[in-house]
Amino acid sequence: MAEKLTTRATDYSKWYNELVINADLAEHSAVRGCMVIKPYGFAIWEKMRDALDKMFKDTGHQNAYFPLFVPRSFLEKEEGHAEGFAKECAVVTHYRLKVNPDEKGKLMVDSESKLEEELIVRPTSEAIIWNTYKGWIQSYRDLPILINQWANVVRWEMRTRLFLRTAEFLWQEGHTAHSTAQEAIAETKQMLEVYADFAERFMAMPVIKGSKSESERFAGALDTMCIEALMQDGKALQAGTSHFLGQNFAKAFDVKFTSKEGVLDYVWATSWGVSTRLMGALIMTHSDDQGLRLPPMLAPIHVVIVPIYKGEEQLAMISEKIQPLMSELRAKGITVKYDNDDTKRSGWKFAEYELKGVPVRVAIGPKDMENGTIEIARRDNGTKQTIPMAGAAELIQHLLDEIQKNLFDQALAHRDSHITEVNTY
RNA sequence: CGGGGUGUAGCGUAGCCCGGUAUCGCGUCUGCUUUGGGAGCAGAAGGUCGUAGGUUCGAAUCCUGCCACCCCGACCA
Repeated sequence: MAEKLTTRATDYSKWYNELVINADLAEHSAVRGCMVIKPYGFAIWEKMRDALDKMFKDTGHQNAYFPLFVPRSFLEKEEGHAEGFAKECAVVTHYRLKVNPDEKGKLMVDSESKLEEELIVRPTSEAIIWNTYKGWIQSYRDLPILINQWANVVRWEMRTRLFLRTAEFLWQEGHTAHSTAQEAIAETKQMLEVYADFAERFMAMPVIKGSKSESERFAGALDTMCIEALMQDGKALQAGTSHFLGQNFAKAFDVKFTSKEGVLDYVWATSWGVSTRLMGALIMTHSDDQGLRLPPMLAPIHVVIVPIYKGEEQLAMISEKIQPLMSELRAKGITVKYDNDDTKRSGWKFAEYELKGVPVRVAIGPKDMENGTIEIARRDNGTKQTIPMAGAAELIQHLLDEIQKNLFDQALAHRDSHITEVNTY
């Protein structure tokens, strides 16, 4: 635990891997290419998810859930889509196991249970969703349909990295249906704006919005728009995509509607998504050689309070003295952790919470008890100051806002100083 | 999926070339002393050497298959 991280300058990839593991965000599982997201990492993802979910609902979307399995024939229907995903699909061919008669205690696939048609574990849900929409849409009065789903998907990647590319990942996928191309295009752009807004306001991560070239476009889309952010190693990372699907899926699944004018036409579609890759983007945008630096808007713990004491009696006094401040902070919606774990020393805790990116640390010891003060340390710039306990809650609240802004400003300055114009690609 | 590398206690490692069941550090446990930046001393526990075969009197060590992870490349959110 006491070891230092590999520095970014030494080996950026190694630094990233060690950081994800040491900060307790995730670990490799026993299953190839699949990770375990640990409680601290999942808490950050939950904050992202909750913020995005609210933004989707504020723009008129509803959540729903579609099956994990997609019949092969559905996936085949949109040609470009089928070809694009074919080589990274997990396929279910049987529905039953049986005890191996030749080897006691072992299981084997029951060859009697072969499926008539293979089921594909969804790499994305356009196929199953558009097959469903066919039954929901007859008239322009049924449109638009604005649906989002939070789900896991599987893309059988050969080379994986925690959060950035795993065989199974968590994401959200929006799937909307519209009566006009203009409306669908407007939806595509709107959701790209939502992603950009989320990245900048919550993740403190400046992004560039753009359109993908034909070769990088989503399989089955007419236009793929994306947000990309610049990581500290100078590489851009795609952080979210929003697709204008035209009438490709409506035609493939025969989804037509009667317009106000009585004309029968195919429905216009969009889809858009962000995944747990955002975790990777968050880590690589802000963190330093000491560990994570989390923007307060997404930090599971805003403020950690570390008591410095000798003996149980002194700890009890500090614990009592700190209560009003904790209550005040919590009343302001600030998440506070009071770490009175007696088995760890204060110095160890300081290093640990820096590794985990907690934005503000408060330390209180005997000297503070005498003076009515506390020590406040900022994770973003490492500065420390001793301030009176009275009024500390307001100061911390402002400090959190300042840290959020500072992280964004630093990331923006880094990005802007690394932009180069290119005309060939 | 192509090329390269690694797998030994919870973690990081020595030993492997030249076969004789295993080294060190961190962590863990117990006790005492400590506590304003990853504590000190003393003692203790913990290992089917990734996995399955093969060679051998004997395999962490040699051979083969498989699995996992890391790095580089192609592909992708």
